[in-house]
Formats: sequence, C-alpha cells, structure tokens
Amino acid sequence: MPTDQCLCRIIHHSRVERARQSIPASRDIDQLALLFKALADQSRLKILMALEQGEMCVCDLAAFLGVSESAVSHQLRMLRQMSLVANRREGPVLYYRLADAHVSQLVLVALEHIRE
Amino acid sequence: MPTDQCLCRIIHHSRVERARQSIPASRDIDQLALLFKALADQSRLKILMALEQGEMCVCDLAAFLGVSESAVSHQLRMLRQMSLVANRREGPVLYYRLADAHVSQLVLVALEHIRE
DNA sequence: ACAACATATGAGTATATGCTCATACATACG
DNA sequence: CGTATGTATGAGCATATACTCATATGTTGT
Repeated sequence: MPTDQCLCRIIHHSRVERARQSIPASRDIDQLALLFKALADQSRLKILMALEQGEMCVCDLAAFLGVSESAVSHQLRMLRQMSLVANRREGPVLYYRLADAHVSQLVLVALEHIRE
Repeated sequence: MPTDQCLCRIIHHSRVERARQSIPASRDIDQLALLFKALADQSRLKILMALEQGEMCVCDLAAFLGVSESAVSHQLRMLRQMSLVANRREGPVLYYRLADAHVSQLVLVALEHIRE
C-alpha cells in the first residue's frame, strides 16, 4: 500500500509544499486573474482583434460590434485599466490601439489551443 | 477638415470593413472567451500553476488552496472542459496534470504583461 | 462664451459566476 | 456484496459582471 495514497485529509504533503513554494505572490495572481477577466468577453476580444488591423475610434468600434458607444466605452475602460489598449487624441476623437505585443501573443496562443 | 472625422454615426467605414474581414469566426471567439474565462479566477490560476510542478490529486489541491474538495472539483471540471488539465486514475485517486504546453505559455506571457 | 460633437462615467438592473450542501458515482477491500 | 474512500455533479444562494440610461467631461468652431 503506497504511503503516498490520498485517504482524504491525508494528502501528499510534499507536493502541496512544493506547490506552495513555487507559486507567485498573491498580488500577482490577482493581477493575472484581472487580466484574463478582461480577455474573457466576446466583445472585448473582438475589439482587441479589430485593433490588430490598426487603430480605431470609439464609434468605429461601436459600429463594428453593433452595440452602443457607451457599452464600448465601458469595455475600453477595462481594457485600458489592464494596459491592453492605449489611446491617442486627435481633436475630439480618441483613437485606440493595442498597448503592446503581449495582447496579440496571448490571443495567438489561445487560438492555437482551441484549434488543437 | 478631414473627411475621415467621426461625426457620430459617420464612421471610418473602411476600418470597420477591414476589421470585419479580419476577425475570426464567431464560434472561435466564443471558445476564446470561454478559455479566458477559465483562466480568469484566482483559484483556477493557482491550480494551474501548482500543476506546473507536477501532477496532484484533488485533495492535494484542496489542501493547497485551502478550500473544499467540492469547490476544487467544480473548478477542475471547468478546466477539463477547456482542455487545460487532464487526469489519470490510480485506484480511487485521480491525478491531475496540465493538458499541454499552451497553458504555461499563456500564464507566462500574461505574467510578463502585468510585470511590464 | 456658447453650442455641438466625441467620449467618459455613475447608478441601477438583469444575468452569470463560484461557492456550499446534499447526493451520486467509481474503486478498493473485508 | 456492503462499506469506506475519493471524486463528481446538481440545486440553490450570494456576489460579480455587462449592459442601459442619464449625466459629465473635454474639444472644436462660431
């Protein structure tokens, strides 16, 4: 009988310890979860994928998604907070773009995964 | 005055068209959102990062996270549905492991992003 | 300074998510 | 077989999320 066996409450202490020591700080995990949350929505994903083709203003994105500009603005706010997009003002118009290369990378790897 | 300007409802049609044509199928976006949803939770992230150190059984994970085994089981189910983890039975015990390399990759890129 | 446009934000509401609790299933062992 | 262990699942509830609507902000042109 393997002493290793899990008899409910008698667990593999060494594995639990190993996991405890390897895991990033709780603050980082928090941020990770927020980042993935920002990506976990169809509309926001569409926004990001649209922006891979070049910058667009809020009403472009609203038209593209077929939703209200207010809704888009709320979503852009979340994407901005997670540094996924950045904007540039030209007169009264705000042009949004992808903030950095990580965004495309994440979407790319995720696409590979679901198409495996 | 740039003809390009966004006068509310008069948008950059060409950009919207370009975005429309470049975007993946709606079904793929759906799957992407589900995948990121699965990653958008502290407990599930901890599970995945723990499993990078090697396979663990359900009660290991429950002890590690400090939550009920039922809660872990629910979360593992979601991770399984998104093919993020796989399991192996040894007697009554199920050992979980990461399903493929994409998982680590996604977490790695995401960590880079939040630490930028 | 005022009006109009582009966008942002806050409050409120409907739905989705993550847990708990109870129960069911699968395997091992006497 | 019946019991115990390990895990899975379903229903129900508390909280979080995404939208709408109303309002605020910032910019331009007159």
